[in-house]
Amino acid sequence: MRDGKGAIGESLLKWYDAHARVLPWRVSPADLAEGVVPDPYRVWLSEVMLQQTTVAAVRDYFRRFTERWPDVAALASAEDADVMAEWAGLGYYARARNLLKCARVVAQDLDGVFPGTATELQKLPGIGPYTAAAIAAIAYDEPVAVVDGNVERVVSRLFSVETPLPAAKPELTALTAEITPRSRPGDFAQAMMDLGATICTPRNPTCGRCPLVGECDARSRGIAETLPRKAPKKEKPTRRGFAYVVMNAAGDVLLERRPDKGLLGGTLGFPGSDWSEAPTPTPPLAADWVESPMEVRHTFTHFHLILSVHVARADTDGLTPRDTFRPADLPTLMRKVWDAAQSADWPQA
DNA sequence: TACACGTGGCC
DNA sequence: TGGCCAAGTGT
Repeated sequence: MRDGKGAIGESLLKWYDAHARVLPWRVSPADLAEGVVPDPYRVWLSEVMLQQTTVAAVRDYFRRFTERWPDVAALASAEDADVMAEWAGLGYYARARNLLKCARVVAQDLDGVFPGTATELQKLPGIGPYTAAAIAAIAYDEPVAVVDGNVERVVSRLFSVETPLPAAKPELTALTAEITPRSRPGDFAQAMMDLGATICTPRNPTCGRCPLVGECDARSRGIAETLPRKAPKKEKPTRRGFAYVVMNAAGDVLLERRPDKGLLGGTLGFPGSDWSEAPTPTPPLAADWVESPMEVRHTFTHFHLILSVHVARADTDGLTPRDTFRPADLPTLMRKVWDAAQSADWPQA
């Protein structure tokens, strides 16, 4: 069995050397072999962006962030609103707020140098067990177990772990630690994630192309696709609400910054009501309101939302000038509200 | 432990 | 089409 576990690392790294995905934040194995060292800033930024988020969604955001803020000192000096606008559309906005907090701690308290171990990294805002381990393994060659959703799936199948998640997490972490090699732990972690993303997929895994097919207990028992098991999910309730789009004759619009805590915290949006089964209409000012024929439907992690969008012409203080307002700076829900407002029957300006 | 927290793609 | 899923963290 000890040989079997060592063989996993060897087989996987051999596969990775031939099949590693080319990604904007990744240093190729060839460059690594020549002594190129991954930049902890870029590793950190990519790992935070990739939390619960697909590679396809992250690519352009990573490119824009690194062009605009090439190092942690630059990011630490950025305005909150600029970072929130650049993050708009990527979701889980607490990540953006913690990203900035973390950059400022590193820049101001740590001389611009990220901590050198997973244990120390995990003390920073927005860096949990996964991200701390990923940065330490990839940037510092620390042989720690890096366990994300891909690794949970791969390992649960390799060893036929039938305990449902999240209860299985400690066991999966221990098993991952056993198969993590002392040499090239960062490549091993990325190889596990590539394997999970391209071959050992949630549905229809292509075991015929898997470098670990001979080591996989679940495959030999014909239960690979049924793992990992997961605790049943709760049903999503449906909530309703009102959103209000105010525009003056010049095309300036009424926007507000949402409180830092809670849903869409720190993001820009249109004023609105509470979101509940029976919301109370709360227009931000007295005006001749017109309801858009298009409702906005949006699903968050834990509930469905249906918004009735109302529009009005009005002059008031604090409008965002037409030429500085970009719908792309809004979270997706508010971008949908804006789109719905366009199809309303606006009164003449 | 359980829940809050976004979004887009897939079948 | 609606539920599932993706490189999780904070409370």
